[in-house]
Amino acid sequence: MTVDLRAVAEASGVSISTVSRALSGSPRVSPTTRQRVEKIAASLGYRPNVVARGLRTRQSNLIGLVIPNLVSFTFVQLFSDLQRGFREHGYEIVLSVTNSDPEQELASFQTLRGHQVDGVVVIGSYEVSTEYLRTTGLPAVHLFRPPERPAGDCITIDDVESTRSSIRLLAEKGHRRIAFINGRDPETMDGYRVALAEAGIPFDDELVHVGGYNTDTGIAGVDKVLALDDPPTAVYFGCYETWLSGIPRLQELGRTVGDDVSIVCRDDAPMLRWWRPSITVTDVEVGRIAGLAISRLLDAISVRTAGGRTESGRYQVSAKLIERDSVVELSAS
Amino acid sequence: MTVDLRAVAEASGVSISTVSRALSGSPRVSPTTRQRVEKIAASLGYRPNVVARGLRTRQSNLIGLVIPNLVSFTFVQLFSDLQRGFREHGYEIVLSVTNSDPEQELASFQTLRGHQVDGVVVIGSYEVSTEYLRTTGLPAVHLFRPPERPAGDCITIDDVESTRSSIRLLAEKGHRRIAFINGRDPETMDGYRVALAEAGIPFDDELVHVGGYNTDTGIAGVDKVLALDDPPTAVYFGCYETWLSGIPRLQELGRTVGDDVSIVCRDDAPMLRWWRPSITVTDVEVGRIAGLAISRLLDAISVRTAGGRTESGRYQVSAKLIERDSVVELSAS
DNA sequence: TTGAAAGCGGTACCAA
DNA sequence: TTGGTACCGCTTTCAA
Repeated sequence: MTVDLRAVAEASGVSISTVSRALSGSPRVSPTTRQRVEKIAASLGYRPNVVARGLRTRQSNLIGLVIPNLVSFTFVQLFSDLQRGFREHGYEIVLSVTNSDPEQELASFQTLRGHQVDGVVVIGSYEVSTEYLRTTGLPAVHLFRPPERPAGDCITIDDVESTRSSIRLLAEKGHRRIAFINGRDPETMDGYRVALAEAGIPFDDELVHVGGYNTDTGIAGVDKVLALDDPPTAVYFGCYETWLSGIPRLQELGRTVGDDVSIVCRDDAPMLRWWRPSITVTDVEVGRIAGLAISRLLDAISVRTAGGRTESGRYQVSAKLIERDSVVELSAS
Repeated sequence: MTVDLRAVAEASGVSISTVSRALSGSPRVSPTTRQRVEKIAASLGYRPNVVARGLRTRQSNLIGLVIPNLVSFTFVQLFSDLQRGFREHGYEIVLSVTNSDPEQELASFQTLRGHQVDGVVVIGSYEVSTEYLRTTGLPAVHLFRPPERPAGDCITIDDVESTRSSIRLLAEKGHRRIAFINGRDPETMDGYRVALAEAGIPFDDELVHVGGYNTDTGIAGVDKVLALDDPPTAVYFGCYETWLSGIPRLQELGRTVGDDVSIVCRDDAPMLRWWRPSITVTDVEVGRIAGLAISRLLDAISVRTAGGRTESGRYQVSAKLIERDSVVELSAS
């Protein structure tokens, strides 16, 4: 039924070893033999059993991707880019979604390791599970949110700068009452403060709403700032969850995006591109992150194969501002 | 470094075979030995090497999931449900996205088979690649769009009925000019026709726009029907791609969803739930599909393990109407 | 109830 | 350049 090395060997009249060498591009095979073997292997439809090979070579050509969810469009893009990139190097991805649950994350690592994945790309990473990665020595790369004691290289976003550029844009368009709605993240908050300071706008606690990374935060934030006597003319949403609920909430409360209130969001999605007015966002260049993640992980894997152990480095990628139509110039009143 | 059976055996003072039996719940081990071995294995942090086991037992405990994209929210949910379900049975998912490209699909199957996946769940399936599945005998289940000559059980949606119920809802609310925008799919079209007939509404070709499964179709469709002398009071969008672009287009052309034009969409997404007014949809019960897919595939796998071969059956799942706020009663004029 | 040994499909060393 | 053979970690007869 299944065509293995032995079948090819018999059909070509050489030994299994020779077939193995011929097919894996070893120089220790005569060109003639190689050609013949390759031909026969192809005609028989031979496909190497990656599992058997892996048992011997101690590598599975499998990479684990461990992420909190697949709802955020950035993660979807990331998966797509990582899959394409890793395939070029002969790796397939085993995807594991953790729902931001530490236990599920740890379980993912254990299962993945049981399947002998050669390395993992992780977004999230709680302390327990990171500890597991460290002790097992499984090559790893952390994306977006680095744990305190990382198990491998960390690739992060320049959150300060991405927020700062968004707020600066709003300030340049004449906005001075700029609301800030986000999950709890000090760096993003810093970016907001810095940009305000640069624009000479006083910080006003009333315009800020910080909660969890969920839709409730978006609703509560919008409700809070719109109830103000001196409501904002612009709103900055720091993450997917907040804008997903926050923008509709603005509408529901009778505000028209653009005309009544300018908006900048972080984390792009197809919807934001399509909506009218289309929404201005800052978004991460997922392709760059993916590329970096791939090269760092492959590096870590080869270092480990060689028996080495590296210090974990840090790489920061900046987000770029994509100007669309949700920010309008505020006429001097 | 890595704890294998031998390590556990040495630590427990029994043979490898005994440890294997003890740990895999074989009855041919004394309770005493079993307990001791289990304890030692746990203390050593033993984790079976799934790869080695797979080589021996000819099963990888890996399932391939082959889908066109991860953009459609239905697919994301599906992955999530399948992952949860398969894990309960000890399987992990290797995800492969094809971008609706026949070549990528075929390549996915080949790669997946190289990794010895025990079976595949497929959405899409072109003829060439399905042929590959059939000839290799890889257990498979087709979801949503069955190929002409399937390689395994097919689980489909009752497209006629889902569309029919949507149109019926609109008709009941007094709409008689109901536009239909969708990709090319005869069954959905049938549902539209049937529902119109049932409501005594004449079919009007001008209200229909059928194109590819892409955002262009949404735009073109909306443009076409709004340009009519007697424009529709309601629009039915048959798929994600059309509503994603179509709803914003309606807005752009000055129509307010609900007030000016009622809407029903197929394929739910978080956005539709959040938007104001929230959008009425028909959506598939992904959980049921996933459950069915899992049981059918597991069945096919065990049949194949037993050396058998089954006829491929068909299962149809109905979509349900989720009424929200985008459909308004049309006052008799 | 236990252990020895064969073998799953490859790779890689060693000898020829 | 080729073939023989041990071995990767585990399961599974077969004997004891």
